[in-house]
Amino acid sequence: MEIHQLAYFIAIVETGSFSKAAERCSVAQPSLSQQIKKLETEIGHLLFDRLGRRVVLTNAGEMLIPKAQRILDEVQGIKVDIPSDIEEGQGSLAVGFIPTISPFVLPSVIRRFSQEFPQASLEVHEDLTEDIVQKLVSAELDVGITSLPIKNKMLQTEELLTETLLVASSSKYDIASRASIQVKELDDFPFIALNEVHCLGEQVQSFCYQEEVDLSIVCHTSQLSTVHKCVAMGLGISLVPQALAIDDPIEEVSYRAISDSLPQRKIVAATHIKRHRSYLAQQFIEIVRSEYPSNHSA
Amino acid sequence: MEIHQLAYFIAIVETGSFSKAAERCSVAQPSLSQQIKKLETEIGHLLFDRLGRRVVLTNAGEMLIPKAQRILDEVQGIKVDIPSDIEEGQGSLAVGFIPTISPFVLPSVIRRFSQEFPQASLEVHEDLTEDIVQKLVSAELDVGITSLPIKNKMLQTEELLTETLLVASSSKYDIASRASIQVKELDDFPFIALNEVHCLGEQVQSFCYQEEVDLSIVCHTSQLSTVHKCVAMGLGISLVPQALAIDDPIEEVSYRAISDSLPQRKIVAATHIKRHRSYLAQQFIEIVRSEYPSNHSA
DNA sequence: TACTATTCATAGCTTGCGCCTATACAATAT
DNA sequence: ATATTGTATAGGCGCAAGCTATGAATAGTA
Repeated sequence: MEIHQLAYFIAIVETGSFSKAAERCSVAQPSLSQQIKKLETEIGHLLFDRLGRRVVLTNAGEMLIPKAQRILDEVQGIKVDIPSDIEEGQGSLAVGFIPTISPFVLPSVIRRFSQEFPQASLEVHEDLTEDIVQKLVSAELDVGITSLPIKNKMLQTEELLTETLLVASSSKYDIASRASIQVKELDDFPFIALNEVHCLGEQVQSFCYQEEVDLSIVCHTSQLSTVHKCVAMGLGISLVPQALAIDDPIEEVSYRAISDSLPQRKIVAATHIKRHRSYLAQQFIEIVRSEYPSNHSA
Repeated sequence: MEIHQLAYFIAIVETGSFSKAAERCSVAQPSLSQQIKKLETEIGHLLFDRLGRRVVLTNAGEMLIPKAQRILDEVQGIKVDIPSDIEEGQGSLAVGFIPTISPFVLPSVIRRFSQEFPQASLEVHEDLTEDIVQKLVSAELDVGITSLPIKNKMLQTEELLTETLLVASSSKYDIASRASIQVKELDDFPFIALNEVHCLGEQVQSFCYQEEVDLSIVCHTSQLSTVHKCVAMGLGISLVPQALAIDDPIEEVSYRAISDSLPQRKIVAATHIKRHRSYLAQQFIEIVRSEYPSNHSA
């Protein structure tokens, strides 16, 4: 059974004749006759009684009408609905954030996304970079919001922004009140380090290695918020994302830029290199970009 | 868009791969790839992201699944449902009876037909032979129950039974008590004639013409029941179908056969020569045959 | 009643599309 | 690195749908 056969059939029913139906369908009348014959053979019943110059529906033909009409409508529906549904933002999207980003952007991003695309179903994962990469590769996630570097060659990244890391310290240390901070001064103070399972932890470490600074680490934590609290309690200083200072500042803590060398991390949207970036994914990325504190409040 | 394309699509979704789907659909994998590509072009969106050795659904593909599945189910339904519905006696049937038959058979025929085919929709017309013929030709009616002759060459007839016409008379006339009645005796009595718009009226007239009997008609009526009542009141005698005597006898009236020449009418089911005789039509005809009083009670 | 016009079916030919095989290319597992 | 698995591309083939021409039969008309 073929769709055009059903279309021919309905055309005959509506026009009342093979010839008129053929004209409407832009085919020759014999072609249409042949196709109806095939349809009849497949169904096992005559659809029309041929009275010579006239045709009338058989019972089988009568029963076919609603079924055929329905199928044709649905086929038409596919061609119309899917493109329009996609423009309306229907569909699903699975995204991942790393823990040193999500606190600043997740709430506002989810809120805006849900408002703009109420029809979409959003699934958010918080994971370490490594896991996000893996899930992007396996297509469990559509978009990952992480920071560079990402070395997996199956993934592509779109840069969202470059975020500066600031020196966070309490007033207990005089570094908080200096006019400008030099890189070399970092090792003069006890340092609160983020565990290296976080890319931010790695980034800080590699920055210091590059700048030949030998930190005196007094504490390793596994959450950025813990780092923050430790700094506030005066246990030491640390390097934290600017977004933390903007989004969630603590009164007792000062956030100062290093004057002679800027530690930075690049925030990116990572996607699978072979996968089509859906409309929802694109829009999501733009929302993250605009809602990111360092951009958003600027 | 073609049905096999949707089938290929669903097969890929269910098997998770083009190759496996191709095997299930009994086509080569490249053929299937081509058809999916065409489908994607027509819909205007990619349905799968090709990750090399793996494929994953896009949002558009996700949306297509239920729609495609539904269409495939419905197509399958057509091939299954229509034949089975017809076997179950679904469908419609329009039948016509002439007024000199309908009183004896219509009630019981309708009852039995409705019992046997509760799903069918039956439409019954009572009309003169001429109108029934016209409606059979124009396909407004599927079956006509009439009596011969029918000369229209677009119609074919199936003989149901041959019905004898009996002499009906009241006891007022001695014909009622004779051992046997001769044709020639008919003109000895006043005769109640049925109007010639009825074929029965014509048949009686032509019978008498053939037998060279010159009736002394005292009354023309347009209904057989009126003829019957007139006979009962002793206004005259008449020739009536055997079915009337069986189905609806009046006590004061005697019904006697003519001994030397049997007036008869053939009851037939007439149908359009070019139209397929539906299952319902066939069954209907058999019901009429078996429910006709002259057969039924025999 | 014969003639004409209309309509569907059939026959024979043409063409395009779906299918096939072979092969290239890419990703994952070993 | 190599083998294996899986999809895309290229080129050729055959069937099925399409077309034109014609036949058959009905319905309207002179």
